Amino acid sequence: MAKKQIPDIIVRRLPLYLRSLQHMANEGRRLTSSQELSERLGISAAQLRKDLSQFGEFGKQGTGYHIDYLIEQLTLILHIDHVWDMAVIGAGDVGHAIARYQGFANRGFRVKLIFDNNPDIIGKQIGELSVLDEANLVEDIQAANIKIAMIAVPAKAAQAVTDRLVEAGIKAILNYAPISLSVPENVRVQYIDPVIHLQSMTYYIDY
Amino acid sequence: MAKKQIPDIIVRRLPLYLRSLQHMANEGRRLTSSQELSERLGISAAQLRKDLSQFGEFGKQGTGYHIDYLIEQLTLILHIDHVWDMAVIGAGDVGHAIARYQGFANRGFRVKLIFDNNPDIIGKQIGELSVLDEANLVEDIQAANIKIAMIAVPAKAAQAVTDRLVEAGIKAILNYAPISLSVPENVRVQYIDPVIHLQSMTYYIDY
DNA sequence: AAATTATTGTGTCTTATTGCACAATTTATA
DNA sequence: TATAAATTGTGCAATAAGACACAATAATTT
Repeated sequence: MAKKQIPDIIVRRLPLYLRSLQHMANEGRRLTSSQELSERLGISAAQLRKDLSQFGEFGKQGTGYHIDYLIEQLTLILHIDHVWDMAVIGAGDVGHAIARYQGFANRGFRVKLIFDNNPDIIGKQIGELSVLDEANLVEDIQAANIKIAMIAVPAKAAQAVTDRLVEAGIKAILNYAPISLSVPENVRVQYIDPVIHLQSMTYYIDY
Repeated sequence: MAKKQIPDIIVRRLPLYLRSLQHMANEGRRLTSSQELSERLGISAAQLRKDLSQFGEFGKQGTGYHIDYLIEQLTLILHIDHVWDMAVIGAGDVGHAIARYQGFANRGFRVKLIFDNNPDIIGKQIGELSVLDEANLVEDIQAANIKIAMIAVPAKAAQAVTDRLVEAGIKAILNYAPISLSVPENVRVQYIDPVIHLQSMTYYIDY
């Protein structure tokens, strides 16, 4: 039973819808409409309805969407109805910050392992975690059955780390190193490089 | 002399081209081709050529592109031929990490001011910076003539901070708070929320 | 000097994405 | 109960983005 092929551009909007719905739920709201949601998100109501309609009929004419129900459905669609354990590679400033980030809790993710290759850092404690030796990366990730990794090593080490993550069976990588990675097509990569975001804004502004 | 209207999707790719070119320059390379660059980036060579052609003719048939020259041109196009000073709002874990991030140097950006509203944190030292009182945000940003800000406050405070940044004349915001912001149309916003990236990948992977 | 190879910039075609507008339905009001 | 207002899901049209393919030119090889 082949799942209908959904454009990635639509998939990437779903987490934004979910996040907004969760804010509404926290405000005690029960119902919303495509119009209200789309205004909060700065997109068109028609696009939001059409995106959701790719996955089913979640609303009711004249009424709108039940917030809790839509949250539940998006959670299922996005496969975040359980907590995903993750590995962080690199325990420098960036890796440290990721490991301590409070924003993963309640949104489907948890940092379970953190690695570094610097003997002075291996064994150090970061919150509840102890920094592991990158030499054992493949075995440790496989033993913990982890499928998601975040890369926080220098750019010049990132591709080598990536290759080992792929070998370990990682299926999704969030890369904080400022470099494009090459992976097999069954592995997904997303990038976080603040400078890239900033440079795409300075185009529009003058000194 | 109206600048030709370039699609934002193209503008957002230019920093990626620049980053790759800078890696090549660091490797001591002098020349490249649309094919080589596009392979590194995982896009098509035709798209890369067409993107660049929106801004001028930078290559030579049979030869390709001079790396240094193309870096110089992209730097001008993206307005990063001087260093932009930035303000960070929020000196918690995330704000701390941003203020200490080593990746801004040499890429056109520098954190100049950092603010918080917690009396226990105001006045504390973070590297070279002293944490300023958020109460003086507008005046301090205007006095320093800063046009770019990064938001690292809790989601529920982010819109209020945004409104004050706009009042202070900020033209570009990089928002680390997990919430969509509303700004006037002459202000640009980009978002960094690792959970959003992760959730758009878990769609494709099974437990 | 001729032939071959490499490579750009771009016109044209194809595919993907977004916006429009409305029938269908539900809820609220008179 | 009848009318008005609200709102969804979606077919169709419009717009945007991407891929193709090639003339033009430069460099390299024979």
